[in-house]
Amino acid sequence: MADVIKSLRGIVENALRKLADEKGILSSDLPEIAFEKPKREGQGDVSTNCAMKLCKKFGEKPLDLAGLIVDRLEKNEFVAKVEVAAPGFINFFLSLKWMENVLSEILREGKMYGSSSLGEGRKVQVEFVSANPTGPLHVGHGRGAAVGDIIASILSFTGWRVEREYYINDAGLQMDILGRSTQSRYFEVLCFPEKAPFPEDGYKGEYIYDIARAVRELEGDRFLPMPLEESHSFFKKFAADAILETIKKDLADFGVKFDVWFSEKSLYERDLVPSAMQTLKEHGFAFENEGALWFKSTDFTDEKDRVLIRSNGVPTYFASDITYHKEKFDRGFEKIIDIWGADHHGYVPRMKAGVEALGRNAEDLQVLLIQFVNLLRDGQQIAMSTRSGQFVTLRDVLDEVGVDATRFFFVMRRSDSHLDFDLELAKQASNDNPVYYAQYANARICSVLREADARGVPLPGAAEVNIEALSGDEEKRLLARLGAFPEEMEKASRELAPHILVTYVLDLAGDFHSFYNACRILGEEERVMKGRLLLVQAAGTVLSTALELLGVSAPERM
RNA sequence: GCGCCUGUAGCUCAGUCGGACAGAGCAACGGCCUUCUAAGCCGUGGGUCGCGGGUUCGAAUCCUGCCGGGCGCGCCA
Repeated sequence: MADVIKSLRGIVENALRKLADEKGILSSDLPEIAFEKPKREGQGDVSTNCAMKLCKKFGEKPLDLAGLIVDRLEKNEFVAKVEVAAPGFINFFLSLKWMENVLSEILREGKMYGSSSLGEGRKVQVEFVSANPTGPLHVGHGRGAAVGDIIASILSFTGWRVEREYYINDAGLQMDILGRSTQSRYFEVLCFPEKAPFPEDGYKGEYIYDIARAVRELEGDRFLPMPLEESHSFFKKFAADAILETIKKDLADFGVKFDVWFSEKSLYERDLVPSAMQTLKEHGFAFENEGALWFKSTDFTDEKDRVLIRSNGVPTYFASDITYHKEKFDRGFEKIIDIWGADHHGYVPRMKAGVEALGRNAEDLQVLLIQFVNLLRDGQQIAMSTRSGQFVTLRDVLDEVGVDATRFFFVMRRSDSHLDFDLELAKQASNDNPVYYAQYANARICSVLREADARGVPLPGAAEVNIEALSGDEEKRLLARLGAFPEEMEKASRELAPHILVTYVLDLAGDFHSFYNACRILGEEERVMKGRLLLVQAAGTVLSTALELLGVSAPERM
């Protein structure tokens, strides 16, 4: 489709130039012609509104100008028919030749069909989940995991060199609290709760008891006589390691694999914070005041300057983050994508300011905010509260619903809008469930091909494409949908919007189901059967590619 | 108070760098299985695009003022 638009743009521009010459209008400052896909049937496959946009310049009514343009269009092998429609659209109907090209391209390229070089091989990092190792991942993290993983896949498919990274917040106060919480539960398990009172803001979840019992298993009661301060660092590390292991396991089972697990602590071990702060000072964005180091965020959009290094010498989280992002850019990423929970949105301008202060463009960092997941069961909201330790974990959802439906549901909606996730609906193996709708299309495709094989019908090759045999409405619609795959992928890539891919998959599955019901394949006259078998193969190729990008399985039987 | 996200059919949502009579799924109703998987298909009904102004040949889309929902505004992370 991209090629078609390019060639359409060429002939429309030529027509406009010709017309401009005739009218003595300067043709050099003509804007780029926009093409779009009409929403309705009967309005062609591609249309342009340029006649309406340019009517003033040419001193014509939109409809008349459209007519004048059409009169001057050169012939093009991809265009079967051109129509002018009120109030001034020019509609192009694509030719069978174009459809034939789509079909043979898919059969030729296979799994690579739809991929592109949009990213031009540039290095991009997607950092996501990055939950503190202070507790198991909950549903919200799950949505971030699915979105991040799928965005990374889409970017990679569209020509970026992608790395997936998890930032482990293993430094700072929260880890101390985790250590003390675990310590306290350990003493409680050994029946001396009074010796290590539970911290006021401690982690109350049941999993802390599990970790405490694990310590007892491995280390016995050797910490009982030790002063709390002495054993604290052991508990801190033990708990963090244990939790990180479960996080890794949860993500692996969710089909998410990170290239790099980056420890915040390592920033300090490598002593990177001072040099990052030095860079800020050199660029004139950091200054000392009242014993603290401040970031001059008022030079950007912030209403207030922010502290980087506290007067007690301890860096803030912001200083860590600036250092971390500097380290990312130092690793050679041209673009960095951070995926955060929407509750961090207030932090975005500050982080971008930090990136600019480091000497990069604000656009080099793109922050994607993920809105909350509203977990339901049969339409009833499930109460979640992190504070009380009562929350639904990603593990719970995976165990109940399975990987496919969970991933699919998490990216079904735009990331920046709230998501209703109904556990019962996601579990249902019924027509209410969009996951199965898509997978079922794939199972049907496989079934046809299996049956063809069983009947001894040889699968035709790409060279046997005969588009004349595929002239039904359902066949054409399916072909047009397959042809749209590359541009949809580019759109999803540019907008970092996995839901565009989901929508595409559902549309494709729908077009296939319609085709399947309208058109018999096996047993038809050979010419038709061959054509349809090729179409089925092509649909299978694109559908399974798309499902693979989503990380959703494409079962051969259901 | 300031800021970000959001408000579209009974429900869940697409569509939002302006374009054609506002689209889908679910729910409701009516059809389609002796033939490749009915977890499917075909059809019918259903809308003041939160409300009011403005810009435009044209507004769900842009501007502005209200109203509702969510979230954020620390020398916390």
